[in-house]
Amino acid sequence: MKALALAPNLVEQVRDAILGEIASGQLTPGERIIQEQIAKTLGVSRQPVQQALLLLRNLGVLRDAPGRGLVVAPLEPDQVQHMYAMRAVIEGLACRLAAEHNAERAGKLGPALIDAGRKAVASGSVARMVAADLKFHEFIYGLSGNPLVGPAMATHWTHTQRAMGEVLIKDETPRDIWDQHAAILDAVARGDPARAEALARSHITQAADFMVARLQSEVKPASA
Amino acid sequence: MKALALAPNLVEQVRDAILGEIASGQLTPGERIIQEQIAKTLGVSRQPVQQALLLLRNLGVLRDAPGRGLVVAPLEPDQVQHMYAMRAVIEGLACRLAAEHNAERAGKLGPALIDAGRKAVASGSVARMVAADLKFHEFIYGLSGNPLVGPAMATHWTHTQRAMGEVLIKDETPRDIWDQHAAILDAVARGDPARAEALARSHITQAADFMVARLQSEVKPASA
DNA sequence: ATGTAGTATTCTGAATTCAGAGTTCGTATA
DNA sequence: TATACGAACTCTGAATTCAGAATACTACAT
Repeated sequence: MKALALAPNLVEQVRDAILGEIASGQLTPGERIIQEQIAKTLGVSRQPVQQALLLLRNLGVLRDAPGRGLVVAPLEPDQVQHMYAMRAVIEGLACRLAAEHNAERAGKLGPALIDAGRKAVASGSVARMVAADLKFHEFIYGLSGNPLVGPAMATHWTHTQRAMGEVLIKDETPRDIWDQHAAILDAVARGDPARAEALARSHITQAADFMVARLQSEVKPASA
Repeated sequence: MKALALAPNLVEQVRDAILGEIASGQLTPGERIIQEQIAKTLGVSRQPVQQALLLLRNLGVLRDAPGRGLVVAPLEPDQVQHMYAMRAVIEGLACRLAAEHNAERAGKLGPALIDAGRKAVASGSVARMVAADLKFHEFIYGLSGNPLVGPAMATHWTHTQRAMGEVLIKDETPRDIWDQHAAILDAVARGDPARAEALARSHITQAADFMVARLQSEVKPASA
């Protein structure tokens, strides 16, 4: 028997709602966030909204705009670059730990996720691709056995999803990411920590280069 | 001319106050946190206290105790081990980036921090030792040029300070940490990213082993 | 003496209200 | 016509109030 009910408090619901608006592009970078407006839209008071906003600001999704409250943080290439640098090392850690402690489970449960990912790419749906990607990586976080990895990465995934949303919609997906995932999984399943870490790092680094290049080619023409 | 004033909002003050209480041992692990009590003690309303508590819970310093609000999270050796694993890779990243981008500044400003650290150890004051340690590492975070490193590590430093506070008070300091710092600084100043990263990692890993061993030797006898 | 039912208290999450700071728009003057 | 002053409005941070849920205590029955 598992924990029952566990009330989903308003704050988290509001947070996820706003996050969703941003990820889906309803709320664009630079746009002002008015507490009362959000509160009215969601049918709650300003209190939980304010708390959610505080969380989101700490997360870096919202930025202080002195004198005029909060605005949606812009998705600058530099920022994305920095974010991926963090992801690379943490992802490397997760894969190394997974290879050290959970090689067997990786071999047993991993291949299904790879298949699902390849199917998602074939389907052409950006949402499904992002979801499959997230699922694979979260699988690794779980295998790592380090409970701090998941939450730390959740922060970064928020931004990753935004970046992917902006980039992938108007671009074809790189076909080889699931080959890379497969290679990482293989190293983990074979219990080769050093190789798993190295592969994970270069996987993320490559993704970063791809993303940043696309974002720059998007931003430049717009400002020119 | 620089920005003036910049109001220090109540939430942050409350957060830091609680953090201080925990770090200094006024608030012990497992102890219940009552909003109204904190509010009355600090002379503010429950509103900012609640927000600060939300932040602290997300930080992992406080833990949900279903039915009875929040309690101070216990400082379990496993948890500390996981935390140091994260620190090791991020610290490694910071040192690598610092060596790549800011070798010169490291050579110019770093030695003063090493001296200060050695003096702090000589003084025998735990508070000063922790402060000097933090200062050196924050210096590196700044040199890394990645603005995400500092905030990410701030989270972990909260726990590090708690652990150090508990361990160092009744134990002699390992004398060689400032030799390790000096070696790291040297690698950074010479622009050797790979060596800087490797040294940083082993530095943190060693610190982790030391801390965890001490914490375990503390916990075991108490429960026996 | 022990277990159970009922009541009172306590504490949290959420709503509402209050006060202060900043911005914007309108008007008057140079 | 452009600029400076001023008033009204808007928005946020903080305090206070309200409602619901869980716990602890007490009295009663077995």
